[in-house]
Amino acid sequence: MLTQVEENYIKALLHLASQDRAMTQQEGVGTNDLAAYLQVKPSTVNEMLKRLKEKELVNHKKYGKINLTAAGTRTGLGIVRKHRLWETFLCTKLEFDWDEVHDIAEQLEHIRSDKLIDKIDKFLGYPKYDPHGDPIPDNHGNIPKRDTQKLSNVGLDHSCRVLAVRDTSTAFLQYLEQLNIAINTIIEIKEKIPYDGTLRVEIDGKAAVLSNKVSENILVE
Amino acid sequence: MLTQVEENYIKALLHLASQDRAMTQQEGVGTNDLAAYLQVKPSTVNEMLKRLKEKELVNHKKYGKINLTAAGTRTGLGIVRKHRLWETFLCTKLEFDWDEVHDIAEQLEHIRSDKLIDKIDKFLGYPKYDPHGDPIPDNHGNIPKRDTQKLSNVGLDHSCRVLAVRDTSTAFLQYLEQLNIAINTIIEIKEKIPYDGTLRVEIDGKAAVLSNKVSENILVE
DNA sequence: TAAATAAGTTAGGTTATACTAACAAATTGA
DNA sequence: TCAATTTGTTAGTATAACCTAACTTATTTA
Repeated sequence: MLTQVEENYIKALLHLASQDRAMTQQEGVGTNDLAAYLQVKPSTVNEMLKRLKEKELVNHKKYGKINLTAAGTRTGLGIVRKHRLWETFLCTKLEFDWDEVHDIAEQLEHIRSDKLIDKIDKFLGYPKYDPHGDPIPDNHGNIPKRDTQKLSNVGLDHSCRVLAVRDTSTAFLQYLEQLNIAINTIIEIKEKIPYDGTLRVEIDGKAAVLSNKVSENILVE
Repeated sequence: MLTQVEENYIKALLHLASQDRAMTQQEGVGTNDLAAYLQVKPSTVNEMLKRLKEKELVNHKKYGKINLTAAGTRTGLGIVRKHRLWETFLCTKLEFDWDEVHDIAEQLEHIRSDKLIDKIDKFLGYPKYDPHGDPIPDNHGNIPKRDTQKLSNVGLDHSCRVLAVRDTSTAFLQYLEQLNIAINTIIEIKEKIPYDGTLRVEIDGKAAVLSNKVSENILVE
């Protein structure tokens, strides 16, 4: 049985590992990476790693990189499943906006009851994607696969459909709303500024300008 | 901002205080009562009282009885409101049985979001009573009033309707189910054994025998 | 390659929440 | 009324999760 904090460390490791694999540059997650992500000090991470190693959820050798074990990954996927199902519940049943649900789901994801989450899943009609377009792992930790790419990588004059966002912060989602960008919005790339990657695009027939930071966090196709 | 544990102490005090007022015999809640109810040692209660006093949620003088302040009572009612709304959600929307929801609601009641609980309230159609017949406090801590009495106090040959239960444990609720007793069931008192308060009753035209402990935990009229 | 910097670890302290053991006050009842 | 019992408190310990400060190992770069 894990504490809420232990669950958060596992979830963070799962997230950082997947980010890590996507960005080809860096190899492995270190103590400082995890500390920065969780907003705690490296020494705190160190202590927690000791306990997670004892519980055989994490592999870590002194001065080495941190890796989830198979059991750790399974645990993490279970938490992600709960998080995304709750977000879906909040948006589709309680009519929350997609920028309001993250923090509440961070709390709800720690509720301990397999029966509850399965009933929520059923109640929602077994959704495959959450309100941010993120895939929802099933009961066994399987994630529906889908080809996506960052909007920043799409070529000139292509039209593409928004499938998901890589940042679920309120600030980002509210900005997207202001730009009239939501899941399934069609975006057409008109121009790409080589200097900083800024995009001139068309959304619903209207011109807009997207910074590289924004287009890096939108997944399309 | 209270911790989950602090919230549990407040809720326990609210519960014990109301029980106390109902049972005319004893006056006031002591350290040991609270410790027994929460399954911790009296010394632990003592320390917690110190903190709750600092937060002005509780009044307590050395060797005296423990009382919630007005603020403490308000806080407690807020938690009870959340607990009962979640129980109602679990039963009416997710089709849980009434004997399964208590433990899950004990977790859900600590989710911090006023907006969430108000949306749940709306989603459920502003219910006044939870699946155990307990009244749900509104936003301002007002509880719908209702005349009820213990089944054990009803006179011979009276018929009465079950309004609520005073014990929400799985064991009790499953036993009631076995006896075909639910909210709104009509029970007719046929005989009362003076020796131990055992009741011979009729439920749906069928004879049954209820111990005093059972009839003390059923509220009717 | 050696010095500077970055990354990771250890030691020791803090707070919340529990505990046990020892003790003090209040209540009961012979 | 005073001894026994019950009730409540204090002191000291443990664990989870955090911290700071000091230190060690690894990496980078002049």
